[in-house]
Amino acid sequence: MSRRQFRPPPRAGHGPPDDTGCTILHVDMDAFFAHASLLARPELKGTPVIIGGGNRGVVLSATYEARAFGVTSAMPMGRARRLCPQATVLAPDHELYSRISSAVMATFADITPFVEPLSTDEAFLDVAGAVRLMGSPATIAQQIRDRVVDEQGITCSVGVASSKFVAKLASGLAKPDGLLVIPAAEVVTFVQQLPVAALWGVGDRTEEALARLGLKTVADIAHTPRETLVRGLGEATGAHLHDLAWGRDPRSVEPVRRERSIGNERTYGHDVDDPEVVHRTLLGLSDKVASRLRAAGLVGRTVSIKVRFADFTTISRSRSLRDPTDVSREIAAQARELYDALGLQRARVRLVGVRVEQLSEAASTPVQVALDEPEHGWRDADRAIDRASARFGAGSVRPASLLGEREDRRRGP
DNA sequence: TCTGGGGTCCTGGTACTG
DNA sequence: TCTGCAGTACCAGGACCC
Repeated sequence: MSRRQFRPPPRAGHGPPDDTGCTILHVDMDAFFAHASLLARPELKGTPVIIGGGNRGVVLSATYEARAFGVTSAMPMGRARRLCPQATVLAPDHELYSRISSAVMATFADITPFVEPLSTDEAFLDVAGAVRLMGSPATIAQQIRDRVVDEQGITCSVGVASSKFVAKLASGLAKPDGLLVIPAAEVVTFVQQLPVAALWGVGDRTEEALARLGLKTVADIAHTPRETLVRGLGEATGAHLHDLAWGRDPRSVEPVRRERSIGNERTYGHDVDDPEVVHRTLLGLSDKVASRLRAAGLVGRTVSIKVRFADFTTISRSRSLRDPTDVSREIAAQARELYDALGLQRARVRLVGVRVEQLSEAASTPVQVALDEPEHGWRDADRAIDRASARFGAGSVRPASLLGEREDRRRGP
């Protein structure tokens, strides 16, 4: 679900494009969250629908009928409502999205074991091993499109190319409900006629930096000395963009990706200036993060917090522990200490977040019991809570100080 | 116009260590 | 014991992605 869309440049050749060697597919579901929600509300098909909500929320997804009015994902809900007042606004149903996503990924896995999910609604596939059995990459891409729409009732677009970067560009250009092959021989011509913002890794800031260098198209980047780009954008970004501008992207499809951090954050309905409310939020967020760590069989060594103030400035603080942990109480204590160390005097806080980084497998990480921890300590208590939550529902057992939380939320700060 | 929530990666500064 | 240096780790912030 890319936020940036570019119109497809006209192809130079005639007849079906040559897909020889184009074994990388990028599959992207069309307006996934919106179309998935319509499965439960078929009467809204063909009408403008916006998925999102909350008085400070943004648009998660919108049907193409709503997009025709200028509504885009990540747009503030207030603005979206003004642009398209007749749209039906639906709250997101993440459980439904996750169920459909799993089914779609299973369809992909039927075709090739080399599937790299990128998010809920898109994935890279390497179909090199499936070509002899199932036909050319373009044929396989069409089969995938047919199967997804038959089995899930949702359309998708597929980009077919010789690299991940070009396949992703192609799927974006094929939208909605399309298929686009970029032959290997046409990659350089194809990418160089695009604007710089089409490149993966170029957001608003980098686009501005490139504009300051007088670079507007990918061709401009390609014909700029690498050293100039590195000087202007930094080592990694400069070199990366120069490679992409010549269609060079050696990354392979990686079916297994290890998580590097797990975190949760919360934006308040109204800004909060009571440290006790923030403390309770940090406790709740730490609890969630710790339980996600335990569910994934991971422990983390660095705890970081994020605080966003009313004026939208954002700061983060982190601290590395002596030993990795998945214990709610330890994470919460660190989060609280980091927050208190800021020494805020009733500052107006918009958002707080807790994240644990430097993750490792719990099974292969020796657990150091704290000196003040009894033999059956907080670790055991956490596991008992996990079991209760699995049986009675998430949040059925919570720290006592969070028992008033729901009431707080209803009342506001 | 007024900005969510989940992440990854990069950069630059500083502290630590041998 | 002190100093300078290089490599590494840590920390904070920012940009970007979906």
